[in-house]
Amino acid sequence: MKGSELRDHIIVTASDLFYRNGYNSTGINEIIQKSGIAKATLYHHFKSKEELCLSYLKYMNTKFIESIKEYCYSKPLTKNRILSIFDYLEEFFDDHSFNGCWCIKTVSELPREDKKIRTEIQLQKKQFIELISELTQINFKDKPSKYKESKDRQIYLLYESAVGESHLHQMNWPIIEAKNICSQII
Amino acid sequence: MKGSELRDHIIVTASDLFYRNGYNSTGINEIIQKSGIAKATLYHHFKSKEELCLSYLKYMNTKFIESIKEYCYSKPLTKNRILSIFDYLEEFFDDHSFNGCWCIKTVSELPREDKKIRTEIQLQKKQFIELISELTQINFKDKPSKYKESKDRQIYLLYESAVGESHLHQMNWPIIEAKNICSQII
DNA sequence: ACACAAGCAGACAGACTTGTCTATTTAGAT
DNA sequence: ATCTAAATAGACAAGTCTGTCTGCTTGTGT
Repeated sequence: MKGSELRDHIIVTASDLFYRNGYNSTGINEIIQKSGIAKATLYHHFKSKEELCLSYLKYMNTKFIESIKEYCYSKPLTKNRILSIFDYLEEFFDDHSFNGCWCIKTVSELPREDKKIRTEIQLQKKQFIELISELTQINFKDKPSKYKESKDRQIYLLYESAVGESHLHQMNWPIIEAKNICSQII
Repeated sequence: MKGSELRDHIIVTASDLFYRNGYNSTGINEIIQKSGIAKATLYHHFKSKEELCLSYLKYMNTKFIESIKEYCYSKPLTKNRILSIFDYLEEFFDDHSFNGCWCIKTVSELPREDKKIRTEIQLQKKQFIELISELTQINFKDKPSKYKESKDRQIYLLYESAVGESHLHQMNWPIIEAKNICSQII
């Protein structure tokens, strides 16, 4: 395996463990064992566990944004296209790997002072709101841009609660209800 | 201090630390130091840290339910009374002690196997939905009970996202937008 | 062919963690 | 006044964790 491939391999392995079992509960030793690499190799590629955490968050976000974009853009360009984000979520929920929002999970585990992680997460959320904004490009056309901005944020809130609450209750009604609300406000 | 008073004192101190700094980041030694008690005393009242965690969650929930009930029931019994839950949240958000949802935070830190904690948290959320249901008793009166149940859940989702996202972004727009949606759907 | 970078295994330091235990003192009830 | 239950301080066990370091092996580019 080439250097950069190995680095990616470590990120994928670590991400799986972090997302499944939590950041603090996943030790460096577990990561190197599952990756099949030496400890020195890990610290050759990442200067600390925190740096690996940042890579984990970025990896999850990239994968998510690409995949939800592909899903939603395949739907017809109507005012209802935005609703497909909830259909996407339902598929993700049914997937065995679903374990809630990695951002919320990670932020909950880290001390408030950790600015690097918090900044990355806020960035990811902004990026997601941006995606929603693209998906609603034909909604709210005759309204002022302030209005659209507000609506996009509302849809964002609905999606976020659908993720968190479906995970918490281990049921899909939050996704269905959030979609219901969304269809009412668009 | 009497036995039960001391027990409560420990819970209050531990709750403050758990909520502020996180469950895993708060050590037993820190709790006993801040409480001004001996370690053996703590383990006399709680058989493990997990039991203390359960007491923490129950304490937070009791305080919350009592306080939001008092706030909302003081508002006039109109269809808009339910909106006061967001006003309550705004006041809580402005408070320096606000640190998001203790349930979500705690669940994020614990392994998925921990059924005791998860059960308690799901119970608390059901209790909160019940409170919402009481506050909307005059809304949706002429609709089937299934409809009201659905609406109550939707309002619950809005509140939850308002808590989580205002905390994440360190801004109050999620509370305002959630309230906006709520006033649209009631 | 040789050098250098990157991989390997794993010991180790040092600092944490929860929970137990001993030994002593305090305080309230009979 | 005496007895019991509950408080105290803090050492300790047994384990966790991250990150460093040594010594050795492998593979690639020139």
